[in-house]
Amino acid sequence: MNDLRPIRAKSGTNQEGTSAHNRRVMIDALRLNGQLSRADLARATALTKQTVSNIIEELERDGLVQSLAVVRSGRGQPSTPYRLVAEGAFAIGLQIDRHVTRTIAVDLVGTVLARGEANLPVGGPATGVKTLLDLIEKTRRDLASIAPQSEDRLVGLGAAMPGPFGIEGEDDDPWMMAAWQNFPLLETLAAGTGLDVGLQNDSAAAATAERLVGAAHGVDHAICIYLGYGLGAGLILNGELYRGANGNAGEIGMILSLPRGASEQERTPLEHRASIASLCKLLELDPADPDLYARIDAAVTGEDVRLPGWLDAAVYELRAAVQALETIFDPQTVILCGGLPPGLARLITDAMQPLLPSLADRRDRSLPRLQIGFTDPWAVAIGAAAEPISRTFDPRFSAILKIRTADLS
Amino acid sequence: MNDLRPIRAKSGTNQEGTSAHNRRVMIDALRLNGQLSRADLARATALTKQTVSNIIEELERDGLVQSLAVVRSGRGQPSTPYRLVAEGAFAIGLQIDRHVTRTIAVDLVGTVLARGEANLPVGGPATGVKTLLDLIEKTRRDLASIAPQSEDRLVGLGAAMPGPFGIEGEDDDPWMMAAWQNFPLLETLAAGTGLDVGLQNDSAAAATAERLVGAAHGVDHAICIYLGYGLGAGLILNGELYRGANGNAGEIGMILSLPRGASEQERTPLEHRASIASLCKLLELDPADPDLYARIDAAVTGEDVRLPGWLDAAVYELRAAVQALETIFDPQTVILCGGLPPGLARLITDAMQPLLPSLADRRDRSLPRLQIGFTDPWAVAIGAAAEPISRTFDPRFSAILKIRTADLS
DNA sequence: CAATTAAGTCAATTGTCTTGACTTATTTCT
DNA sequence: AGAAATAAGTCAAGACAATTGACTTAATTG
Repeated sequence: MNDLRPIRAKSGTNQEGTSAHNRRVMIDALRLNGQLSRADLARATALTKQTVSNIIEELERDGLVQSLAVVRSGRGQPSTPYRLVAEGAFAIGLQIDRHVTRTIAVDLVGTVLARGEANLPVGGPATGVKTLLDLIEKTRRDLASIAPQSEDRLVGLGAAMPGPFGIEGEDDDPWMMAAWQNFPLLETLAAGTGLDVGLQNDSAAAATAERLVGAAHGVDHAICIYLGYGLGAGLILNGELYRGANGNAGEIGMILSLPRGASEQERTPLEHRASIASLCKLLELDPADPDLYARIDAAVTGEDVRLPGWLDAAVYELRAAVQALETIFDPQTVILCGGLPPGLARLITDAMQPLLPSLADRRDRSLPRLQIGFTDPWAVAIGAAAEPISRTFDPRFSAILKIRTADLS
Repeated sequence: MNDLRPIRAKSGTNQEGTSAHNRRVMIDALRLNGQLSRADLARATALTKQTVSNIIEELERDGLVQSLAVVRSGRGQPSTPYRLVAEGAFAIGLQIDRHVTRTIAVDLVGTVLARGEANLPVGGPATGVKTLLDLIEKTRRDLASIAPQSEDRLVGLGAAMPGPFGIEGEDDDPWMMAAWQNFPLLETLAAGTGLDVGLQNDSAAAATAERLVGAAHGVDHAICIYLGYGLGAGLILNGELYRGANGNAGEIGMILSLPRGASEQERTPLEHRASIASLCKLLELDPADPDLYARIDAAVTGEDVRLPGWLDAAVYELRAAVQALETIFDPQTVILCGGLPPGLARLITDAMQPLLPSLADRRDRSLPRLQIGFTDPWAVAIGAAAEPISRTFDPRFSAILKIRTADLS
């Protein structure tokens, strides 16, 4: 019956799902709290002491967790705290940018152990794939020389590149990103490396980095505005990155809006005014310039006369964007991050004050409405590397189910 | 240890969580597909035939599911399809509006079985609570007279009212909603009715209704724009309603924007231009008028000369809102619903065409970018009633956990 | 030094899904 | 018409993971 239209249903679960979830919950709790005893874990997770003991024992056997010195802290038997073992797992991240590709190797706690960088030849995937695979291979070897056990404990490869994906774009993209966006990157990388591969857009990757080791660490509802070559937002909702129906959620740079002061003009994408791309255009900088960030920084510190005009327009958009995102998502905090010099980030957030009024103006706030996150060209690559760690170890609904709803693309 | 700061951790789960999830998955599958055999369910949920048989047997014993006539459809033993039993569960919904309160009783499949309405006395909760409890009581009796088994099978009470909640608002609200918003409504209703109570804002309730029995039925990623007295959005993400950190997600009417044609004015809330409130103001209608909707409808059909001005301003905002929401969420569809006459809804969506370009313009769409949902003053009350059904029977992450992260408020 | 408190273990139990063989009922092929 | 194939569904035993309650260990308190 019902052989015409497919049956729509969610996946069921079983004891394996239960067990997998509980393992993830333990790891998450240790990541968030640094160190906890078995009794602490039992209380925090609502599992029994015995269950926690069994899982911790297993995690210790697997080399993901280790015990620390016994702690005497009051009556009763002293407790043995446990913490994550950094060398328990490793992941590689790959950032594909317009002119350059970067790799990062991280461990279970998010420490960066190796980096790699290479220029991306013009010509898109046809010529670029080899560059990527070579760079990944090199980083893998670098990692193995630092941490010999890493090859056995590599949980995956995370890729990050500018979105949006799956849009039959106009080919007016001057930097061949459209070719990459419609290229079967996941399959190619999986075949070329033998690793499980995930794919995120830049802003999602930045948010993943903030969540693992940055300002969104332990925050369940956060919006990361990523100001890079383009403009995007990484949406952390209920403790998970939200991807949307097609993996394109958060592409806020493509929101159409009117420039400041205009009234009856055509709407244009937000990122025409608020992005490094627009700044480059104004400052007549070549986005392919390897010293781009230094040059932007020079313009900031040297108080380039063209900067205030850009800043005014960008801040105008960003103030509205923060207010709108707060109103739409009711997050605990908004984080501004991106591949821009810290000085510029500070300049922007200062100029954004006072923030527009919103329902985020609550007396019971524990986090600031707007924070600065990673301001580093490597942030996306770090987020790319954090993705496999998150995918493998963070508690999520889909990790419980027998049929996993597609992981990050 | 760690007795200073509380330990942050997610809840673990156990076999009960597994079982509860699988039961929910069965019910969800039957709701979405109408009727399915045990073998169908096993395939769709990835559970074994045996497991499905056990659960179905239990659900049948509980009166939630019933078998239908055997179906011969090819080789092999004929299958016995099952479907939900409408009388398997009931819920009451309560809408608190500015001048009126409404109740709805629904069954497991969302059929409306009883309605109630009462004027809400001025004076806020102090005088209003009795009105609510009396109306709920009356609806409960009406329901019991139609479905005698309903009292034993009442799964909860859903309340809906305009948000936002928990904001120390200026008391300039002319209709006492602020008093309700800061009143301990949940506790009062729970104590007064003995039922499990949930609370949503208007737009969340409308989205819940669309999801159970409306245009968002079976859609995992949908944005419901609710055009009522105010303007809000119900966010259906990953098949669940998203609430934000404080239950105020989706209050898009409070986004600050510039009126059409303005350029250097102060930003004002969107809903000053796109809401029934703004239409009432323009048409000089009393929002408390019980015939409000008829009068608005008259203005639409009678082509009131003041209407085009409002329409132009509202459509200007809504076109931008749809484009922005699509860009932010990457949903499968956007649904316009609200307590407005269908004719007006049609007028608005027609005037919104063509929609602004966005990344929702994909060739592989299966749903229209913009649809009309419920246009009915009762939509919010229906959504309120749908909430306990959804809370009790829909598969969700939190239903698996030992410690439930707070249900709808 | 006894009482209290708390961490953690042990062994048996329970609940839930899985496994593999089996039964039943229908269509298709020879 | 009869055999083979196919599919739905059941039966009974098994596996897995969390729970239970009693117990051990080791500290502080009085």
